[in-house]
Amino acid sequence: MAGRGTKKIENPGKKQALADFKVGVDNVIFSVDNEQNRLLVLLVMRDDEPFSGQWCLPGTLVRKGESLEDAAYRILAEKIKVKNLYLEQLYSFGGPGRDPREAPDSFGVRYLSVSYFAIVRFGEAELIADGVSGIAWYPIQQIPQLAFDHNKILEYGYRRLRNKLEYSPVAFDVLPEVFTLNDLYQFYTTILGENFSDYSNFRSRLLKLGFLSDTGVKVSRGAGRPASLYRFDAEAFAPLKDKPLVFI
Amino acid sequence: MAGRGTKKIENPGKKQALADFKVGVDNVIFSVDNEQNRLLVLLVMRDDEPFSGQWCLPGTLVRKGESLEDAAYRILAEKIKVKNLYLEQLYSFGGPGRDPREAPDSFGVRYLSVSYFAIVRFGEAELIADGVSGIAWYPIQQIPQLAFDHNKILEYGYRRLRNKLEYSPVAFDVLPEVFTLNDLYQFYTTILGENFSDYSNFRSRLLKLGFLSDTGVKVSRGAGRPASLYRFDAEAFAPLKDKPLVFI
DNA sequence: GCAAAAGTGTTTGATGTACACCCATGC
DNA sequence: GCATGGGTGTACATCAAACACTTTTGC
Repeated sequence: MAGRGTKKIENPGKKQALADFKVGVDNVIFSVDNEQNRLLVLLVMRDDEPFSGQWCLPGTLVRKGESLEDAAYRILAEKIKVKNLYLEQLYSFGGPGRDPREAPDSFGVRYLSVSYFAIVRFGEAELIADGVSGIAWYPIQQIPQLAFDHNKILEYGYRRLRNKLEYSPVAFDVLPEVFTLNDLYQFYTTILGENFSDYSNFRSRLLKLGFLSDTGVKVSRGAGRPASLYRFDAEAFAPLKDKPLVFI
Repeated sequence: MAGRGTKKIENPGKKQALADFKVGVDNVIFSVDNEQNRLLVLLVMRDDEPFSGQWCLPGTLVRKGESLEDAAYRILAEKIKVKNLYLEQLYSFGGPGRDPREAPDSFGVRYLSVSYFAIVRFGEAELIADGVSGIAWYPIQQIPQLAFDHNKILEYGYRRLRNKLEYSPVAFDVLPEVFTLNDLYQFYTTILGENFSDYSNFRSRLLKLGFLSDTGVKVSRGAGRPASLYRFDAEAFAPLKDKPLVFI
């Protein structure tokens, strides 16, 4: 347990020396490419040491007077233009030695990472290339080796995403205003994998919940019968907010 | 957004000044008094400023070389003697201004709290009174006004506890080695409230899952038919580990 | 015997699963 | 017409809710 007992007592009679921290915020930003049915994660290329030239999650260090969530939004705003998104805190990773900058010659400052999980609407998400560092959407199956412990953070975020999808209406924060039931189904399928549920059962379950309203507008995509466009009805959903929903 | 733009640039041409943090760990420690069927939370009395003389969650500041989780275990070990427990990270609260010590005369250091959620076996949990500060189990319905934002943290932990109970076998980390099905039922009832489920249905659901093994030993408590003592069978549970269980 | 607690079973309605099938469109 | 995707309906198994009933103990 962290070398207790063997450590020099720095404040004799009082507590042991406290660690000094910088706090970073790292975002796991997901998006669903509904053309190609791929789940994407936003990565940026580091251009400072350590890990210069390696991909990592977009992150930043928290500034004076800035809340954790503000910092999370700030990174997002620096990297992509987006109107609709869902964001929540994920987990805090703070063991000693997780950042090489913690070397003794940097005054023993520790780096703690508070990670956030976000999902953004793909269609309107516009990457901001600052001309210096790389930035790209990576399909979840093709994530390279990332800097720091970011693979672990990403793994954690991916698990949260899949859980979230099952009992919460995040999908509607991130789908277009209107969508066909098949769009919705594809969305779930690309995240949860094939055969998470039969389409027709998915359909009737969702419709029975009563917060999808048929706009009456039909849309045709190539061959086949045109599909109805639906809209998420926030008011009809409100009473279900705290109930244990199942979208499966 | 945290006064951006109006703030003095302290490193002209580079980023704005970073915040310096001390990181605290605060534990929401639950236990279930199976005699009186009460859900308890461990509180300690602060004897330093700020908030001296007020109750708060047991917490500590993270020391050099110590991981977050180590710090969480350290507080636990300082406050109670306990062998069986469940512990997991809860959430990080880190907005500016959540700690009065952040006053400008203390060099602008921020205090971030990483909260942990724990549940311990009541029978063997022995409070350690250090003779200085108060320490006590408080029934969840009688929580007083706490220091800092600890009421919020506790509220968050309480919600997590109730959710956790529904799909995860935490109960068995915290019940005695052997227990009657009624003990188990009481445990759920004191946390989730009366009528979360009919006893006989609860019974058959749990038994059908197949990881409770009847020891054959009977125990009689006053009048009535003696009850069988059961044991949690970790091996039989293993294959169900990642399945979405429902203990309700 | 009787009260009290443990444990079993049964009935009923709701829900999930796996399909089969009909409908509207492009070509 | 027919392939294609959209949409509806049905049969079956499973499961939850409510409650009646039997068993085994203390007194």
